[in-house]
This record gives sequence, structure tokens and C-alpha cells, in this order.
Amino acid sequence: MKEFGPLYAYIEKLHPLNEEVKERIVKSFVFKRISKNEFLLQEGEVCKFNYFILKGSLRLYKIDPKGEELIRYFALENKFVSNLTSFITGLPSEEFIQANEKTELLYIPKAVFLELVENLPAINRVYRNMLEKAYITSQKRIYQFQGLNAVDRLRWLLEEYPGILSRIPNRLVASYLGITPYTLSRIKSEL
Amino acid sequence: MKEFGPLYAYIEKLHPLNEEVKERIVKSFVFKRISKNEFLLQEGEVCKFNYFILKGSLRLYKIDPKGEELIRYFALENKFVSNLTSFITGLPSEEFIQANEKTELLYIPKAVFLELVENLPAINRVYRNMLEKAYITSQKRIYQFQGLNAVDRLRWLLEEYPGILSRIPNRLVASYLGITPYTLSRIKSEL
DNA sequence: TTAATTCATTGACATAGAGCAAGGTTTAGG
DNA sequence: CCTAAACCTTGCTCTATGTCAATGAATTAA
Repeated sequence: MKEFGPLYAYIEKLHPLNEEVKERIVKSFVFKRISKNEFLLQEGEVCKFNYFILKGSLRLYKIDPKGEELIRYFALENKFVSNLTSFITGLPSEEFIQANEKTELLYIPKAVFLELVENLPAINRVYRNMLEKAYITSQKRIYQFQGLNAVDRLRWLLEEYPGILSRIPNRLVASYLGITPYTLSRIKSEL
Repeated sequence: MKEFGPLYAYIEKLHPLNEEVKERIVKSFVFKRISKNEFLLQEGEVCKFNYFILKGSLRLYKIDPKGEELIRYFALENKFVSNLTSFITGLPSEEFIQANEKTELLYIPKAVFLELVENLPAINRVYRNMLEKAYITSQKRIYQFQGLNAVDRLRWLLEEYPGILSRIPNRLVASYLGITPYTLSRIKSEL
């Protein structure tokens, strides 16, 4: 079960783990390997899983009325990710979750996860931390849109996700920044 | 303790309350009346309270490098509000919380609140719901900025907060929408 | 490896929204 | 109730970013 190392490490930063709890975790999560562009969730489906990324990356996005991809979030290694809104409410997702590259992950069904949240303090802490982190990230992003122009958003991105431009197609990065690929291409030269 | 009616109602939508729990709530929250423009939190302070609004409204904002107010959120009646980021992390707030009008609220110190979160399932549920709601709201707002132009943002606002334009100065509404008051004034005529 | 596709760059032009200035209106507090 | 201050509106101009088109580079699949 060497796949579980990164997950244990993640959880242990929040709450101590004993062998019994580790066993329940191993029984509850499933390993999965997906290829580039494969979907974990499509618009209209209810998000029934919580994912932990071991290798690779995902993007979460919505298709707007013009058919454009609006990317809300890039999820990289050692992050929990799901469409929390759909996961929480049980309503159909408005978002897609798709792999940017070949990706390895662990996933846990919602019902199993919520049962662990209720019964294992470590996982209660994980869920709380997910919500807190997701919230803080969203809030930063709001101010980024509200207060920064294209160049400053790019600067912010490069601090937050160093090396992302060489890892993820610029077209997707532009969507994440809320600008066109043309503008991204131009502002990259202005540093 | 008639002030507590709205708070009980709020909590009871999430989790049943008995008299014993109500008593602990009454002992833990403090009633406060504040005047227009009074601050509940200033930049640099750590947010040590959680507020429940009984009457009136607050705004949460940040001052950008040009000295402009960037409003992230309007909190109206029957909402819990605090600077969750600072509340969670214990780090100094980058935001101000200020009253838009004469406002009545109940507040609870962070330490007391967290103790109730740990020990009263009803309040654990309240905190979880706060985080979930705050997250969902933020996420909507990201897509609003990423995908909508000024007119569509205004339309969205009028659905989400009907009557807000007659209640809160347009200057503040414009900041919330991420546009200038000039533009807001102009687009109001385009419906 | 090559052909087909997708992606990035760049120039010319278009446009939403910003910034400034001036005037009229509303609000607040003494 | 009256005055000062804050707020809203509107015309004019400016600018950042979008749009379109053309070309070249990189990636992908066969």
C-alpha cells in the first residue's frame, strides 16, 4: 500500500494517525490511474467522490454560454479535490473535473467519507481543513479578479504555482486568469 | 432574551435545540448595537469574534494599493459573519468589517465558539454550514467575475440581493461588482 | 517519422469600461 | 431646519484587453 504514504503524511499534519485508523483509510480509498483529458466529473452529474491527487493534475471548470471553458481551479499533487458544491449539496454539478495530464489518485465515495468524518476525528479534521482551505483559496481569487490587472494576475500566478506555464497549456492558464490566450501571450513578454 | 429568536431559528434549521443548549448559547453570545460606519474589525487585527446579524448590514473589504475599497461581501440580516480567514488561521486580517447602517448583532468570542463547535453538535453543524455556505458563495462570485460583464453582474446582483440599490450606496455596490460608480450609474439605465 | 492537429505568437483593429470634470441631488449632523 | 459634505449622473476622452486573421511552433497519433 505504498500509494498511501502521501495521504498519511497529509493527514498527519492535521491529526495523529494510529494503525487502526490507517487500516480504515486503506479500506475506504481506492487507487485510480487516469489518462490525459479523462473526466472525473461531468456537468450535470452529482459529485459522489472525494479525490486525493498522488501524481499529475486536474482542472475544474464550467462551460459558459459561449462554449468557453472557465477554469476555476488547478489541483496539483497532494491536494484533496472534488466539486465541493455538488458534494455538499447533492445537486448536479455545474462543473467538469478533467485531467490535464496522466494522473494517479485515491478516491473515496461520499457516503464512506462522510461516515469517516462523523466517526474518525482525523477525517473530521481533514474535511474541516478542506473547507477552510477551499474557502481561503477562493477568497484570494476573488480579490485577484477584483483588484488586479492582467499582468499582476500573471505575477500572482507565477508565485502561487511556479513552473505552471511549462506544465499546463497556456490556453488553460489564460482561462484560469480570466484573460484570452492572446493577452497572456502578450503579457508574458512584459514579465 | 428575545434577541435570540432569530439565532435559534437559524440553528434549528440545521440541528434541533433543547433548552440546555439554548442556555449555553445565551451565555456565550453578547448583544451589541453599532452605528453606521462603525468598525467591527480593522486591517491588521486578528478576528477574534463571530457575529450574527439581527438587523442592519455589514461590508467586508480590503483597501488596495491605490487606496480603493474592494468590497468582497455584503452581510445582511440572519447571517453569521466574520473574517473567516483570520478567524481560522489566527493571522492578522487583511480586511475591514464595517457597518453600512445602524446594525444590531450578537457576537461570540472565537475561543468560546470553538469550544461549542467541539462540544455541541448543533454548533459543530453551524460552523460546518458557515464554511460550506461561505465556500459556495465565493465560488459563485469567482465565476461571476470570470464570466460576466458589468451588465450581467448587475443583473445577477439584483436577483441575489433584491432592493440592495436602494439600501446601500451605489458607490459601495459598484465596488462589490468590481466596476466604477460611473459605470454602475450608466448600466443601471440599460436595465 | 511524418502528417495532422492543436497551440502560441503577433499585427491591426474594435470595444467595454476607466478616468476626469462639471452639475445637480441627496444625506447627515449640528 | 439648514448647510456642508457626500453622492449620483452624464459627456468626453483614453486605455487595457478582446477579437480576428495569418503564420509558425509544438504536440500527438498513426
